Amino acid sequence: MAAIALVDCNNFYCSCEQLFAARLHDKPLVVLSNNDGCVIARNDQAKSLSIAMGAPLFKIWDTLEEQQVEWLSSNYELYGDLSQRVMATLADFTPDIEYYSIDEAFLGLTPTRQQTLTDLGRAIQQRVKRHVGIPVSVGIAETKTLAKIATYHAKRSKTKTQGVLDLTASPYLELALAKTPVEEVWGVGWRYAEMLGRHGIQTALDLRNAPDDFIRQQMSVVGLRTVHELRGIRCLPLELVNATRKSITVSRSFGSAVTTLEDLRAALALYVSRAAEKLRKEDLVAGVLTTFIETNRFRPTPQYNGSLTLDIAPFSNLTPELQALTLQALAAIYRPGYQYKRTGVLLTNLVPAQTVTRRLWEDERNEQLRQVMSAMDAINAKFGRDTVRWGAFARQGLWPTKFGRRSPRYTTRWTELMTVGSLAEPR
DNA sequence: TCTGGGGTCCTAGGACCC
DNA sequence: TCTGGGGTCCTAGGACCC
Repeated sequence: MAAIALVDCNNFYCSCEQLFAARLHDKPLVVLSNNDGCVIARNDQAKSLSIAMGAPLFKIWDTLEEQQVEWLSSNYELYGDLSQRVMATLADFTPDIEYYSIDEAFLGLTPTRQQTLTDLGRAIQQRVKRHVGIPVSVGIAETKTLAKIATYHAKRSKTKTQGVLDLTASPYLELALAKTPVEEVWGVGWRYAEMLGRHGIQTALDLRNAPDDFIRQQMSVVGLRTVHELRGIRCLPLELVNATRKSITVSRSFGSAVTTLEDLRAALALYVSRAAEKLRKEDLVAGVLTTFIETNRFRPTPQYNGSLTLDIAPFSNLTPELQALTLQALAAIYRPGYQYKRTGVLLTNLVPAQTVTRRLWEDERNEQLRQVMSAMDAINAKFGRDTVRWGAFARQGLWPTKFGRRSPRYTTRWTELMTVGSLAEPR
């Protein structure tokens, strides 16, 4: 049976930024969420300054100043493009690959007479570094959950492991488990960690040795799978094919609070268009649409969360139809007098477009709409997002997402290519 | 002033059916 | 009258992930 390797890009967003900006090398760096709200990525230097993941920017200003920490807004276009390059490089090693997240993939690896698993891990690491420029860590084990733990230690003991750790048939497996706090185990979040702690379960080793019925009762079958995986019993197979997804969400927080129905309409019209684009891109239609509006839960102002779920009949991926529906929902849930912070749409009951029964009436109009949609998608693909849009809504609302310091999209926009002559960074 | 966005899975409980 | 057992489907909420 092949071993499972987890390849994990080190501090991915920060590494992407540092790849293109010489001035960021050897400096503490953080990347921020939308609206520059909070920290979503840190490099090693920033981590050693105890800047927490998720820390809101306004609370860490002093540290950033004093320690001369560089900070950047997020640049998802850049990260997405580099991620694809990393994944393409990994796919050269084996067809048994699961694209788990933007910066992680699971691989099925089989050692050969010439190459041990550790050798393979190093080869992967070196090729990704050479071809793409991103540093990765590789953890190898019998199960996904153990591979996660191997990667955790590969990253933390860099001098010993050089970023590659094979725990299959390893005398160090128990030690590794004993040195893994239980909250670091994949599938154990802070709530379970707290509960387990109360029962004296502090490490991955403790969890591995916990009785099945206790785990089943406290953590459901999901937790039991985790425990079995820690014992080396494979419960979570590699998911090689990209399963069709089950939902699509598009939501944003506003840069500043919004109160009027008009602004919410404009925002939702845009978000639902984005969601419909995603549907069409994946050749899906949706059967259910949820629309929601929220106030800011961190503020002492009056709170209101409104949401309404409506059936889409017949199933659709056409922007005009979904837009009409979400605006109808909004009208029903909108309450004046609140400071809204966030709004969005959620599409569920997704099925392949072909499986839906053809519409018996309105067929001509629908065919026309479909053609308009694909023309819009083609134009937007060529000339940039929102070149053409559906509906008469303000192009920019009063609620632009803030990107105070977004780096250039070096690899996906011709106008933002790095200039070699001067090494100037476009601003 | 200032706290992201996008996902998955499981369970309990209610509605409804025979 | 007012009661059992068994089943399905749906939804809300909780837990987790990156």
